[in-house]
Amino acid sequence: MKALSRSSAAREVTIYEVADQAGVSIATVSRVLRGTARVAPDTRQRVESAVADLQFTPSRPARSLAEGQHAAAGIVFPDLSGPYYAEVVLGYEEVAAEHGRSVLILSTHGREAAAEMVVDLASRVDGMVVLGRTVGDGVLADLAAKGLPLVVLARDAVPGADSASTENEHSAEALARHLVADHGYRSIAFLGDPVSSNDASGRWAGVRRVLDAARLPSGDDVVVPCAFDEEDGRRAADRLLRRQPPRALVCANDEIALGAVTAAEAIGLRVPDDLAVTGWDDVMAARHSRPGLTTVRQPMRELGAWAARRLQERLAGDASEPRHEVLPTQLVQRASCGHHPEEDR
Amino acid sequence: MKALSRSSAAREVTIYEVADQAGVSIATVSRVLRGTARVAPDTRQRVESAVADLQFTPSRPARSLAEGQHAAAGIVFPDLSGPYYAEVVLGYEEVAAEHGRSVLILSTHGREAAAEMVVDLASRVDGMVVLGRTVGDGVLADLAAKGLPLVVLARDAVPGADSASTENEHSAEALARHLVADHGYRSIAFLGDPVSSNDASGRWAGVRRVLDAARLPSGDDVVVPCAFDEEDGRRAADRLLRRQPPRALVCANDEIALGAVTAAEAIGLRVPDDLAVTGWDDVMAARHSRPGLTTVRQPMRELGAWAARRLQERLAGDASEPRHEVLPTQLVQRASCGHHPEEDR
DNA sequence: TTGTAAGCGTTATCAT
DNA sequence: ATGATAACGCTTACAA
Repeated sequence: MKALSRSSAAREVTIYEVADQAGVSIATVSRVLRGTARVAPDTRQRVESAVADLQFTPSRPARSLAEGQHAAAGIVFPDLSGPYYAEVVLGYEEVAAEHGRSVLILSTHGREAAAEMVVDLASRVDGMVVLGRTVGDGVLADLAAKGLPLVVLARDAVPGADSASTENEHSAEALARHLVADHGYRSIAFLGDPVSSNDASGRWAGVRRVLDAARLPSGDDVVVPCAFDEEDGRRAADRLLRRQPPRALVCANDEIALGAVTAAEAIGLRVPDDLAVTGWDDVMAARHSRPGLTTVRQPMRELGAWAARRLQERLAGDASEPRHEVLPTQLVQRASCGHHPEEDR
Repeated sequence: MKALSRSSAAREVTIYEVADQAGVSIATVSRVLRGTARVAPDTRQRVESAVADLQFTPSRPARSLAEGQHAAAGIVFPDLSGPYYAEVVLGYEEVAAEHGRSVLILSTHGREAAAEMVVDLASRVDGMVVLGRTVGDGVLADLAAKGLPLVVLARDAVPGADSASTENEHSAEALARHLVADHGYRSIAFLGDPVSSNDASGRWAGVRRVLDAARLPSGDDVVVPCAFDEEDGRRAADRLLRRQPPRALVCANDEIALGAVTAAEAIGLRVPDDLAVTGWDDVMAARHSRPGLTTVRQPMRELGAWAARRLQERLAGDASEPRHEVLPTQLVQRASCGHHPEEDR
């Protein structure tokens, strides 16, 4: 036993040392590790104890190089700050892990280098899922064309890639109809950015259809662009409400809506008596805010899980036509859109 | 140009094909790609256009094998469901990405196989950060001993690893003192599991110290074990409140607290008039719930960022003694712990 | 400035 | 049942 004093970054134990210690060839070591061919019981014994002795762990890069596989998959999203993406990632990770696949995450934030980063990610995984408008379609189309299994979520479909999203237009219609028909509101504004987000644009489209059918104003002046966060929602609502408050405010997500409620109360507007407010997502805060936030619940976790399952099928060899799934959502009525007397019993 | 009809999983372009097309050796291609040595301008030209032509991307496993580096780091956490871990991961990913390091995530959930999964993860990264009690100390100690840079968060320190957590005991004392001294509450219970969570045990320790100093009951019957989620908080609170309601309820986190508020209201107890409730974390819902939840804010994002920076320093060769950081937290007084008349002006 | 060739640590195909 | 050995695709001395 040599005295050793490695400063750091200890050399890894290799399959050769295991083979030496067990008195066999590296091929045999590989065989017992992979269980890929039969090995005599006592040889197996010796190998196994050598492995345990040396605490041998195969080098992943070497294995990947030889196998031509990474045993990993990636997921790309814009940001992890809101509850939304975290839930999707969680759903994804959960089933990916069950498939024995490591998960690499990449949050693009909106960095210039997003495209490069995605390409780099692609070189470390067997397949990947991309959320929202994180990178240009070109990059994704290239990747898909190169044969990388790809599933996109909450964005326009990409040629050669599976895709899934949650239902937007119909639920938005249902929501707007509730506001217009049940509550009788005649002036409705939309907070969100239909230009930069697919989800926002779908939701606005649904609302707009109802407004048009009811011959209510639906021009550009009733949509106030705004990012998907609370602070931006508060600011945008503040501007709008000081100018010309509508009777109801449909927000592209819950965070915007909660920001809007804050803004409304700050200038003395009562919700829902003076101003009705609705959100989207049904995050925890929507349930606990007072008044409870009327919103649309979407199965975010399930969206991630769906992506993971689809990817797994592709990786298992499924070469059928790309699938496009739309997961159902559900309108959740609470008090922020107005009183519902029938529930008072 | 041969007609090609690959069914799927297209063969990757290799450095050899690039070299061929550019009429140089693979060494030269590598050189221009890495910028590792000077290359004649026109050779560089030819190589670069060949790379572009063929859309060459180096094989990551091959590169890692040759370099002995992964250019990746991992982060392990119990779960991504609450807002807590998502924030930490986000803070981590953000700075890791700046360092050009890919991020692998692993959520252990509480799976049996956690230890194996962590070991597997270790074989794909240059360093990793581990949150909470996700795996046994033994596994982590082994990893650290093998020379893998390791930083642990929100858990007991591990020999050879950096560690950080957010301050618990002092803020818990401050919180309890506010309840006892300022509001005058004499019976206080704790909802959370000091046995299975470091954070919970630190918080309870702080509270207990204050109770003892005030000669108030602090035995096992005032701590109600409960997981870190809303539903479990609701159930635990329901049991407790039906039996013998204390005057104040200190909860190990906001989700438990919000569950407790629900339970209290369900059996006709008003918060804070009949029962004061406090949380921990200051999640979005804490701000929007009515009454606003008194809680302790901790810098979760910063915790992740700290870990990423520390890891980067280690990977850059820093071999100094392990560092142990405690990030400060902040008491946030809202209405759920009782009225604060001085703020009514 | 560029090429040759020896690793890097596996897997898997042949032989034996 | 086991052992040699050729890939796998890159990086990097060492030569030229």
